Amino acid sequence: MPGNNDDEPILDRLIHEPGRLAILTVLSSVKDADFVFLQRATRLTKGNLSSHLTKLEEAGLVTIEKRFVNRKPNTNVTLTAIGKERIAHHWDQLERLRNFSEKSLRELPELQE
Amino acid sequence: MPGNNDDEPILDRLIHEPGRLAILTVLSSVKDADFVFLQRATRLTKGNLSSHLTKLEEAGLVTIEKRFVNRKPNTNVTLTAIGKERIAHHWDQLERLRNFSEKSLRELPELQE
DNA sequence: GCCAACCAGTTTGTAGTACAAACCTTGAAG
DNA sequence: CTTCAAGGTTTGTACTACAAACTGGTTGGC
Repeated sequence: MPGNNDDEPILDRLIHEPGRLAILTVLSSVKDADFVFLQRATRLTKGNLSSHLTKLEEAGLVTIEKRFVNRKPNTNVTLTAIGKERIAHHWDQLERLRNFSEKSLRELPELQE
Repeated sequence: MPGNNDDEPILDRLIHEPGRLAILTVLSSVKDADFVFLQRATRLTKGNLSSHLTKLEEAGLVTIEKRFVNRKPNTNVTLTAIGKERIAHHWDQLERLRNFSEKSLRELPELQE
């Protein structure tokens, strides 16, 4: 995409996937969130939420703490510093794409035919 | 996601996929575009551009006209009315997701724990 | 004429992955 | 002690995006 200088793909699939984009975006507006809250907010099934969270943790975008509250399991999730940066960057990239107007197209010599 | 009333998924994968999101967004800022132009604008490989275009056509989001210009094949792509509506709607949905703030979270009774 | 190199795409094979469904574990209720 | 529910995790499969191989017309060299 014009406006980006390098060859790295513009939209990171890890973050772009709808479920994970929802999780990360919700997380970026709260200090932390537990599993049940995230499930309600994102409308994901337990299974999918669980596996998305695992992927996000493996990628270092969230930290997951499992504890017991009222003798019930409670999974608490927070964004890492990297996670905050990456989700913010992703929204920036999306905005760039969206602003890809006819004007900017004309300005790019490599697009001329 | 709160803010949406029904059970249909918020982000349509057909449109959300990075390559197709790029194609549709570029198309929505020009009257029409040919294959080579789209390839430069989206930085997709020929093969991937070709298969994404086929999918978009099958879904009724674009129309594809193949002709010869200067004795060379030329594939011209335009958004259909449905395509225009769907890509606009998708960007709306993304904006909704992004604006999913702590404030709006608090306002939603079904999220209270 | 003939062969090589292009250009403009299409088709195909495979590796990765998102989802639903089945499963697990603990706690409480009857 | 059996059942139900809450809060998750694991598993099997069906889909799909990508790269690589292929196709067909065109032009240029010799």
